Amino acid sequence: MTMGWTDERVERLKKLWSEGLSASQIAAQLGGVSRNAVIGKVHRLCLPGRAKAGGAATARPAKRQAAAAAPRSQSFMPRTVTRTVTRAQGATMLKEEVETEVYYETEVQPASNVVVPISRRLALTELTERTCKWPVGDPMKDDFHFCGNDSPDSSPYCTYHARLAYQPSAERRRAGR
DNA sequence: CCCTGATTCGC
DNA sequence: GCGAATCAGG
Repeated sequence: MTMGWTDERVERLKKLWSEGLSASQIAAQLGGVSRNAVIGKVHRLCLPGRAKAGGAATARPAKRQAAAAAPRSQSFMPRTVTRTVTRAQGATMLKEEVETEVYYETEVQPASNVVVPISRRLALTELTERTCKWPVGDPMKDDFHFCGNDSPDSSPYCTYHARLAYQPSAERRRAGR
């Protein structure tokens, strides 16, 4: 089975390349071609190379983006709540103060230091032991991909998504990505 | 060792 | 035209 460069695939290549995806990422998104094939095609098409005045190459898009630019999200912060509980003991009723740790929805301030990473948009076939496997988008749709950012050691997620993975589902839904 | 793009050259 | 092998680099 040979995957030729159909018009449609060439268009997708142009689009992804212009978006700044690396050759290996594009190869994985297209499927059926190596990163060398992508680079070769980019040159034959005379697409603009990856610029970097004066110094070395590797012009990758910014990895991080300030949280202030992202939509406000909610965060579950633990807080201790004191309430009065009434309890029967024999014939008398006892009132006692009980401290309970609860998770409370709290607004995250825009000035928060939290940074939201821009995902590398890797395809399933491109994931490795050290890329984030957080799924993004609808698995039934064409642009479905995974975060793909670096994940520390053997963690299945990048530091950002690892945090989300252990938060309550309601929070996860809001924080998204 | 992970990754990046660039180039060459046999097919 | 294509892309594996290779090079040069971060």
